Amino acid sequence: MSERNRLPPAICLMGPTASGKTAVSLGLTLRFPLEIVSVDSAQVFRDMDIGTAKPDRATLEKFPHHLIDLISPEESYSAARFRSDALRVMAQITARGRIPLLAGGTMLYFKALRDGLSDLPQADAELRRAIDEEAQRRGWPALHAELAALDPAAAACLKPTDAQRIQRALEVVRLTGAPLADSLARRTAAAPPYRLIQLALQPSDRAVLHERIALRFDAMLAAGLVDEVMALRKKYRLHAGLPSMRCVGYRQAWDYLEGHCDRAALREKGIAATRQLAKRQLTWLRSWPEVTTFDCLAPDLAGRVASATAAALA
RNA sequence: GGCCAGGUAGCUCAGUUGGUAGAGCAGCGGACUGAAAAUCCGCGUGUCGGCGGUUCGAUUCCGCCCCUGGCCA
Repeated sequence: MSERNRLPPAICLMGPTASGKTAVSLGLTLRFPLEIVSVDSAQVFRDMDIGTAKPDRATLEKFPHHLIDLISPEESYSAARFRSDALRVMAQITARGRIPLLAGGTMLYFKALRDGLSDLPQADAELRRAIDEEAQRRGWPALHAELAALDPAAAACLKPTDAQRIQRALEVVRLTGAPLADSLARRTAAAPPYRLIQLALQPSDRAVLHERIALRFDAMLAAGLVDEVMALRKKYRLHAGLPSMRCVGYRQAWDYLEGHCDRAALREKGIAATRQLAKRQLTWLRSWPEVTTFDCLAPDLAGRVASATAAALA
């Protein structure tokens, strides 16, 4: 038996939004000794339930989920924090003699868990505010030029329009006083101490997934997505630039509440944004090896995934 | 049945004083290391309703037909 196979198992269930991950996860927990760990950058926010398609109270009571409702919508989370949170929770689950089921659609988080991250300084809110102000005055291309002077190699990899990455690169270079590549070269222990069983749900026909997405967004609107955002604005100190309010659905509901668009546009833009999200998620999955893929449109999806899981755990 | 307004990309439409066409939205491809449901880059996908006529050349002008909407019978 190889080294790898002596490691405790952990299941990754990956898939785009509206592919049926939740239903499959719940089905699996009925047949195997699993605990669900959410891999979702939006479900970490408290009080954001409808638009993030969080399971309802009753379901969460019957099937406890780890790593949801972690932070306030005023705060921000990160891939690095996910990695450390996930590893901690997975260790606890394994210690209880159970198996972690990591389920979700945030592909960067799966990647961070599986491949590790480099040893980079964490986000510095103060410094980011200063950089944002500078960008406001001089424009991002000017900051890109400044980065080119400090760290030509890093700047060469970035478009002058990529605000977020220019900011991050400048942040790292200013904090460490060294080129970004130096920091990227220092990698934390990559492979987690688990035997990862990677399962992916992908649609054989994307048009059908798109149809599902439209139906689900309408259901969210009917369930009170706009009211949820109104309540969030009342309870927290929010603005349109926060990660929570840039989430799909919330961003569009915010614009609607600000009077920037009407109800029909809210629906149309919300559906379009969700489709674009699904597309980006699928792009990641397509490029990953060692993933067992299931057609999420096939009949008896839960049963098929369960059989594959049983075989992998045997 | 008569009159009027239309028929151009998946949708809404622009345009060509005659030289085979372009915007928005939708769609597709790609990049990606502490905001990733984020951020950014790239790509028009078309018998210009049909058949004739005029013309070197018609999506454009003319005739007939078909379809849609409105008004009148």
